[in-house]
Amino acid sequence: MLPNYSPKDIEASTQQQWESNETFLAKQDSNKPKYYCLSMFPYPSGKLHMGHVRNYTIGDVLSRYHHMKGFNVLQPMGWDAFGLPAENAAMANNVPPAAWTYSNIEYMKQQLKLLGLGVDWTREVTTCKPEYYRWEQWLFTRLFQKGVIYKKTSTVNWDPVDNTVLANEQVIEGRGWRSGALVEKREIPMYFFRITQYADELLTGLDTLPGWPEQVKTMQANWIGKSYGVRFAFEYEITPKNNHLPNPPPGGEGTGALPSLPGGGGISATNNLLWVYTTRADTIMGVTFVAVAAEHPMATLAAQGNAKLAEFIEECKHGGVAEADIATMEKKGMDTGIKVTHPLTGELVPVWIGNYVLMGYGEGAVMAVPAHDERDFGFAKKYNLPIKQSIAVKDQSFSDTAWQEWYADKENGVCVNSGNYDGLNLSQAVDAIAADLAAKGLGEKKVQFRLRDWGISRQRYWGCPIPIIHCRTCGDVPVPDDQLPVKLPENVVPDGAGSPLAKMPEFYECTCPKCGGKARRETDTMDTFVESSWYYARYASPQCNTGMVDKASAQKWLPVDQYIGGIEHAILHLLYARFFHKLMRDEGLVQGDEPFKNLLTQGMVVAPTFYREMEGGKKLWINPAEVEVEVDAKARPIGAKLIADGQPVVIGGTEKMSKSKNNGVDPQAIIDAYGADTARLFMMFAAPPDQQLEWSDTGVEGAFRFLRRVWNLSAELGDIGKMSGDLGNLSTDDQALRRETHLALKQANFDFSRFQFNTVVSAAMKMLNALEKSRATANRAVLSESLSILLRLLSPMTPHISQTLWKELGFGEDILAASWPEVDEAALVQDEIELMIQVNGKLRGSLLVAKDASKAEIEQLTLAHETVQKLLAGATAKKIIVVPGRLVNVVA
RNA sequence: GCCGGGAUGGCGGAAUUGGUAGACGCGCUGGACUCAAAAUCCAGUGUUAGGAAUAACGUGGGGGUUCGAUUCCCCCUCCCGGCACCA
Repeated sequence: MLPNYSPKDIEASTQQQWESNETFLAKQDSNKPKYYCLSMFPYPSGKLHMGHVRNYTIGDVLSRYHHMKGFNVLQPMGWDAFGLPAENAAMANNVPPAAWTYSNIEYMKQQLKLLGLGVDWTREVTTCKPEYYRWEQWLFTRLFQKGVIYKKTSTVNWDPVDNTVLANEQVIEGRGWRSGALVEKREIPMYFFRITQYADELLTGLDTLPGWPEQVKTMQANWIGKSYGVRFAFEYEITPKNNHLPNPPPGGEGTGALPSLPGGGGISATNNLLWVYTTRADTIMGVTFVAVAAEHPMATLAAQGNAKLAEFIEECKHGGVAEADIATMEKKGMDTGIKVTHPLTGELVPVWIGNYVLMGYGEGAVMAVPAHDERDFGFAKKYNLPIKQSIAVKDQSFSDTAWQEWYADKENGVCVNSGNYDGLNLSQAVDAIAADLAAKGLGEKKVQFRLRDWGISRQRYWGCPIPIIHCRTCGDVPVPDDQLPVKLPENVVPDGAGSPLAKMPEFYECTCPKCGGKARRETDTMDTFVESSWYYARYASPQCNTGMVDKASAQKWLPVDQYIGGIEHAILHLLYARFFHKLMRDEGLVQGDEPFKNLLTQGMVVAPTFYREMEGGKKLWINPAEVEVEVDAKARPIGAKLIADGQPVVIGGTEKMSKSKNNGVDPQAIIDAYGADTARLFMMFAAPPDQQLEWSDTGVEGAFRFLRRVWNLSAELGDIGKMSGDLGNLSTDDQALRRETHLALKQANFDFSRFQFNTVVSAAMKMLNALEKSRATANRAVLSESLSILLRLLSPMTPHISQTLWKELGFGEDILAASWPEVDEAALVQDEIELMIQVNGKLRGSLLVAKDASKAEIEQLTLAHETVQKLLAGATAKKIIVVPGRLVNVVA
């Protein structure tokens, strides 16, 4: 055995052993129960960052823990290899995205191996390879034929200088990130997945996932946003200039079903109806205007011959499409001059264009009730529109000068100033109003979802080509199976202007599979969320070349038993993957309704930031490694300076590690300096997985010191693994060591079950502390037992050192094959228990009692306690509360 | 703006979910070893007062429920994640 702990030596050789023994190959035929442990696969950005290390360590800890618990474990790894950063890197370095991506993968794979992850690398999946995306294209053609995928127009960010579509993150303060041009909204045709058709199932399915965090389920439920409301119409008269109405927009998405009322959304040329949807139909008598989106046909109509309106509509087109921007921008509007008829009162109501009304949501038009909606209230105040109270709450008085919380109270509000509906509460009023609207043929109750269909067309190069051929005579024709995959050329360097594929005739020129005529291939690629929506299923049979998945393999491994990834994916990725699972199920490819049985969402890795203010207010961010923090006598930070020049720097906040703030710590440097076990151990120790983790270099050193102490103690104890002896008739000290060991083990077992690995590490540290104290005096059999428990407990987190010591000390050949230690309850029993004494809830002392002392005895002893007597000062206690095993509280 | 989450010593965090607040680690202070330093080991370490025993205060802020609240309820502040083309 090596005298000193040398991670470099033991980690490399342990990893070689695992590789030559094929330890982590998932067994296709095994009678052990399966455990499919999946960490979200990385985007190959260049090198591993701390977030990856955290994610994959958590996954590996769980995999190894289950391995030892007797499960047949599958832990795969792959690459989410399509995406925008590759195009940006390509433009910056003049390297094709493919070459950049593949070299990143090669480097990061080697880094992952250094971490000692128990990954089955034979199942590696790379989404930018034709073997993978070919099946995505295949599914696309199936879904297109079924009508689950359809085409419609959608609004995007348009950069008028670069003539290109921008991602939301490429829009900075309303301008294109490269050109600096003011961004505009533009309507372009796109393919959509009809996810709204599955809205109800995606919502109710959440109830079948007890292994998911409540937080994530709540977020998904709110995102899907099922609401029960009323869809109704305002009638209006045709004036001469309305004669050439634009076509009505496609029907509301809603459930994906056809609307049962004529009109289909927007306005109708035949019925002259302006449709809106509301969840607050009880406030319908308070409607004082209607607001429509700038793109609404009625807005277009009103702008004909009205230059000011046309100008306002044009203004509304400025700015990006991100919801956060739209929700926070200044609410603006303009009267169209058009009046529509209130369906119940018959009053004429003005129609306004509002920049905050979105065409893609619901009907693209909303009824406005300033008295009972805060946004409408603000709008009405700004433009002097009338405010009509139609809801009252007992003991509250209404005033239109200022908004009050209760105006929108759904629980206690009853209708007022509402004719027949006066006195009704929300649900009664909605029922009555919906019935009256239905009787007039002007409305009905409707269930609506906030969720919108998933637009997947991207005008980008580095993505999976959409397998459609456009033919003048046959229309949009899916690429036939025998022509799949539609391969993406890999030698292209995009230039940031427009779509590269649209400039490549050799790519888009083709013949129509139906008529054989000249045709044009679709040049848009798919949203990269599509690849990550089904990779978990592909891992079951990654090399299958006869289908998307091999059905038997999928049945064996799915669903994923434990999925681990960042909380930032709580909604989009996890919802899309759940959706895809249902699509694949409906194609007969997989079984079950949900892909991920249990979900663990990890927090971010953060680090302190430091900067210097440069000329012009620009900040120069300085890496924490180059900074020395000065502290006062009580170790409080009072300042910081750059080590290089000794001059002060400003201490910024603690933020997510990023290139832009230059506060990243390279995991490679940690592995090089301390080894993978230390990096893993510190990652697990610093915080529970779901919390954000603050990086600390000194903490890493602490983790290393702990492992070195484990090594040194083991070296001292020699071949203690071969020691077996009687654990009965022990001295008090030996009993105490056993008790501490098993107490810590019990804690650790509980903490493993709730994924709180930081306290598992604490338990291991306590064990080591106890072992070190008694190493010279304790019974060798007891020491052997304690050390064997400690090594097994640590092995999921620090597999290299645990395996090495396990073997060296003679416990066995392979620690992964060892059984998980069990708590000996008999070792925990104590003869005497210390109870805390409280008087009026304040701690005043303690009491040692026999483990089986009766309540009466305890009360008696407590009252006899010196401090209690002093505090009672002769008075009798009103009440004595005894919490068994914990405390006694005397109420004076 | 909307949805979700968080806030505990100088720092990361613990408290098995209403019962000893601060486990474990980092840092710091003192000591041992050393020619010296590093490393290592031992002891101490919430704040304030006190020599000490001890007392008061203390889990972002304000209120409430309870014998007892970091934990439950109401209100507020700040920070973080998501908001549909970053992944």
